[in-house]
Amino acid sequence: MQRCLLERTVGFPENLNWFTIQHAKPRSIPPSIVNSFTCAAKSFFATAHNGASFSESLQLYSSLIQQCIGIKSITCITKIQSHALKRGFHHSLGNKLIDAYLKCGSVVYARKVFDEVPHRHIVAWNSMIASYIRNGRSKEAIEIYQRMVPDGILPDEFTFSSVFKAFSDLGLVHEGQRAHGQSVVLGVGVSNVFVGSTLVDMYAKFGKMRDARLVSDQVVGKDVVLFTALIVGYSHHGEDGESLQVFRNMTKKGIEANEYTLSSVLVCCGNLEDLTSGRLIHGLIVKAGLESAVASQTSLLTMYSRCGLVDDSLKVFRQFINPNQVTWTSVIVGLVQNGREEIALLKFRQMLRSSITPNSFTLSSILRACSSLAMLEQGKQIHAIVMKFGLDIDKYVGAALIDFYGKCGSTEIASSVFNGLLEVDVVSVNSMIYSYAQNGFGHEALQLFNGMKDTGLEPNNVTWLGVLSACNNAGLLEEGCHIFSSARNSGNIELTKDHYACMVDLLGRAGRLKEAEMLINQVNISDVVIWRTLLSACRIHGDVEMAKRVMNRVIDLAPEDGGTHVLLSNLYASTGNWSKVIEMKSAMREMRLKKNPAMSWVDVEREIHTFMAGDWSHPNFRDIREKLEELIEKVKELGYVPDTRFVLQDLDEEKKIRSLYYHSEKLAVAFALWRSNYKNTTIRILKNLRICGDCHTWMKFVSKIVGRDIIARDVKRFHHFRNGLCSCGDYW
DNA sequence: CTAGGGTTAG
Repeated sequence: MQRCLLERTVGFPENLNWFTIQHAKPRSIPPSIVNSFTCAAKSFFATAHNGASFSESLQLYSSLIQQCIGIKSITCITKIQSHALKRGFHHSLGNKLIDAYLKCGSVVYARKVFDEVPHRHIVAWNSMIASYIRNGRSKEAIEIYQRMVPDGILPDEFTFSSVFKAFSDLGLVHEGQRAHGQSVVLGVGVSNVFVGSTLVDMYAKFGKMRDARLVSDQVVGKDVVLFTALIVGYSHHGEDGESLQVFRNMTKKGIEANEYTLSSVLVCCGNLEDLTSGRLIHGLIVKAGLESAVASQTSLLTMYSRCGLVDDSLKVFRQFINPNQVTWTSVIVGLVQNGREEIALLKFRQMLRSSITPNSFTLSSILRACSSLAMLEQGKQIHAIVMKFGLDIDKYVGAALIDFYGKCGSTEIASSVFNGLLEVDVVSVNSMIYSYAQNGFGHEALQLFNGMKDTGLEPNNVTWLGVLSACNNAGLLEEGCHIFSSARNSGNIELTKDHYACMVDLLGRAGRLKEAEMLINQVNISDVVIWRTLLSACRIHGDVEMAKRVMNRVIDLAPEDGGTHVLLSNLYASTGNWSKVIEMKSAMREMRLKKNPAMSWVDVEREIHTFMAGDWSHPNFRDIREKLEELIEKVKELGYVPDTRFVLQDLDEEKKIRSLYYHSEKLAVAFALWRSNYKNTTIRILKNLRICGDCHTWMKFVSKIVGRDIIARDVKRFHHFRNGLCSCGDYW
């Protein structure tokens, strides 16, 4: 009725009827319309106000404010507010104004009114609290809540059903528990499902699943929301099996799952890699007609990729009509986790093309794809995108960047990323320590590690492993032993087999084989990796006696493993015991074991080229061979002598030298030099095994004669060759 | 007139 009155009285412009205004989007109202609305309101009041009683005027104001909510205009409310203020109606309209401002999205204006007017209704209190929480300002929400009782207002079930969320958002365990106590005292127990489910959610977020369960058990008339909160709680704390149990319970009670529930349950299936349950939920989604619901689709996609079914997850992805940021990110993450980096990069480009902005999840995952392939150029481009979105200060993206540059051998860039981080946590420090470790910067890693104490960060077992392997890669025996014993004495860290393997490697390569063996026996860990580490140390120091002893342990633990036999056969080969080598080889053939072929990759102009020893299948093999011969002649002039100790076959000397020349890493370097002859770029190669000793010497010479840097990442670490020297100082 | 749960990462 009021609406008609307003329209008739002031005469809206013809093409601007009430309907169009009411359905306009909040921010799309042009100022001209707002002005005309205000003018209309003014003249409306000029006429309608005359002779109206107090309550009639109040009603008129209220109806006008109501209409402001309709057009979502804060400006209009402000004008009406000042109009009302002049006539002394302000205080009586307080609650109405607060409501209107909040509905138009302005907590700030609402708060102003809230602070100014007396006699605030409980609804105003509750609305303020809820709005603050919705806007991520939980601190203010709690402040308001704490002012209620002193102001003579008793919190009710509406208050508690929002305020618990504020405590969980801020992680205020103690205060949250106190609020729970207060709700009990006030008789606002968990008889209300709304209160019950926020409370369950709060305890779940605090990791207090026992309390969450206790609260849940007290709620009468449990509904789907409460169950979902419980399911998510268990899942977040690694109890996905319990989550599924709760889900079954809920279904048994005849409570129907909705999109929220189903997507959470799918996450549980993914975590458990429980494909059977996952498929069952997929069926339920179809049955419930929720196939187009974005969240359940996204978790469906993730569930399949966690179960290793990349193709199924891609199939789900293709069914999206308008994939959003999270959807794109999920599919990319799934691909990276399943080792399908190339497709992940393809999808990432598609995502950018369809104008979806990547977020920190997307970028950190895509960076991991780049680092696993050591694609420096690609990764640098991603870094540029990261900068564009200002995400280089994000700790997740930062850790991925540090990891990436570390794996590409660019420790300096990694450390500059590290220094630019907004917030440093254990993971980012760990990434940096690993970058140093991989590149042989043992002292830098130690320095960073020692500095952790000042920043109050507690090293975890990843940190200890990182700093140990830094010592290992840099040959810092004393420091490594010191770190190892402080790790053991720190008390709250449980050392894993990886820590022991690292220590055994350090001792073993330093020639302290007996100590290494004692350490293994002392901790009594039966793990193949550790024994095999010792075995390879035996190989380096030519201790055949110990090798035999160790070999038996290794075979006991992993009789089917080919790597062991390869190691022993290599040991015999290096001591020149060819009859033993032949014996081993036939034994291996019988067991159908194949030596993992040595391969190298080189990234030239953003294309990856693969090389295998003695393999001439590359289309440019003539050029490569020519370049290789040329390089060999030149390095020989500088004093390079082929070291045939690294040939593990019984060939005559001439053939041994030939086979050395055609090692995959040499082919890769020769190719890169041929392709980028007159450039001054760094050559980056990647090898799947440890770099061979002869190739190591050869590359030092090559870096000198061509005046270029060569960075080789092998399975263990990095080697930076520059001007005839290597960063590892010939220790690796 | 006001209120609760979900999807992507190291």
